[in-house]
Amino acid sequence: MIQIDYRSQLAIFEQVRDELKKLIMRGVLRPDERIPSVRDIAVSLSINPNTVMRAYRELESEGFIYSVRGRGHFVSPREDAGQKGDREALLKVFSDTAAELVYLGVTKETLCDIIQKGGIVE
Amino acid sequence: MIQIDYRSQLAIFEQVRDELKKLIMRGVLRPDERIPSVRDIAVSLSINPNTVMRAYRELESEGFIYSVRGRGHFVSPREDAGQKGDREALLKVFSDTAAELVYLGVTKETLCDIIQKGGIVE
Amino acid sequence: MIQIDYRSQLAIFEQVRDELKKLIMRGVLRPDERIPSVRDIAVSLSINPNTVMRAYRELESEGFIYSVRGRGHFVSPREDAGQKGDREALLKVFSDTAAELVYLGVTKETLCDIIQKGGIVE
Amino acid sequence: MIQIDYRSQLAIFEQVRDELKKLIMRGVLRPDERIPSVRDIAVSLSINPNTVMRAYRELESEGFIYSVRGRGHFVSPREDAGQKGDREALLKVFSDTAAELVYLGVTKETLCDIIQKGGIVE
DNA sequence: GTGGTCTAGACCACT
DNA sequence: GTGGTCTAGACCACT
Repeated sequence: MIQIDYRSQLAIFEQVRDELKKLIMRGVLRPDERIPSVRDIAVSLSINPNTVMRAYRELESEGFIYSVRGRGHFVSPREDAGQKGDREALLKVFSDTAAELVYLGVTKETLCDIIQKGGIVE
Repeated sequence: MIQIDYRSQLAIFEQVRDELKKLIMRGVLRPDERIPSVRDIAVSLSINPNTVMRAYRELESEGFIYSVRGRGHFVSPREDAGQKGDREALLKVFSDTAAELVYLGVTKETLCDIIQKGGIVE
Repeated sequence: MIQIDYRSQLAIFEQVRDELKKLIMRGVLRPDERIPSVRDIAVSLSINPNTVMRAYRELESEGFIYSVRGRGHFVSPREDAGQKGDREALLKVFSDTAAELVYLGVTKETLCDIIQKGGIVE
Repeated sequence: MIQIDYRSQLAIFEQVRDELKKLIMRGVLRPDERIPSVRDIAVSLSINPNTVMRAYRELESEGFIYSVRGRGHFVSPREDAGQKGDREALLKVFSDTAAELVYLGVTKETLCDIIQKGGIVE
């Protein structure tokens, strides 16, 4: 389900967080569906439970998942995600990145196409 | 010309790099124009010359500036920028950020508008 | 009468407790009125009777309800509620929260308005 | 500077977080002032650095402090705090608590007085 | 079994 | 020296 790249610049907990976020955004994991337990992920990726826990904690604070004591972690309904002002910070990253890409010669049309198609098509 | 924010998460050399990059992208600093010397920047911002040097080194490796022994640093012609595979990495950041914003409820139209207008208009 | 949110951070017994407390505070359930039996609540919400029992036990210890052997649970007269030092703890929460909100820029006038109007008016 | 209560319901990292938050709100720790290092707090309270780290991470995500790699943690300017939608959640806690206190017989005037005076005066 | 907290300690990057 | 990540493993509450 998730692949860890040990050569990545990203910390392991960030990779776990980002991969799960993608699965949620793509609808592979659906609202109120249970996601694997902290221990299961830890064992299957051969990493420490604390590392998984940190990824889950961040996803929870971003509103992507919620936890139920003794039962597990579950995908939040879509409208709960990104309620914490992350949207503004993300928009700045988006805008800055777009500006640099345009300077580097990527046309605005190409960028809009990527958005319309929901990702980079190769 | 440049403002340093000591409270920023970004290291100082990253701020210098990003600010200079913006000045180049906006055309304030134009192709083949000489940019201030490492020493001048260091003195005017009261920071270590090594820090400035590091920013310049990164801008050079990204193709935004070039150096001439004994004469200083100069803005590269636009077509030299971002030749080192940065474009792919940037496109990934762009695409991932756009996908998350769409999931959070920002419409694709809004994102394309930001691109067309060259930034976030408030 | 009561809605359970399975996605909530709150345990189910806490939700039952809080919802009943609200109904009592709003006067929907009036002093010495009988509240639904543990079994009835459990059936209608499809939850375990033990969970409802726990909510009732807490409401009883906070002085909001009282039980009569063989007859059921009843709303306490208003003056019986909160006699067990809960008031002090609540006042601390209230005071701490108010202080943080003021620090975050909410005016003291706004906070007093909320109190006078009996809730957040939107 | 900080006292830990091992009998408290609150986790240690929550106590550290809340105590530091209070010191910041009261102006004891002022904007851009350096707060003690993770290790210093850990040694002086005889707790694990990871526990302190977690408290600091939460304060950072709430906008109360910022960190500079290799230099330490610093108090954020006041306007950076609570940018993440915490305000709404806090307002709900405030409003619910006030309603319960009023039911328990505390007058609305008393509550407004507490707010005006910036805390509980005994 | 599952989430959650905490300890003890290693190791890395940056200053 | 300081922040930051990660491991290994203990222990608790709740279901």
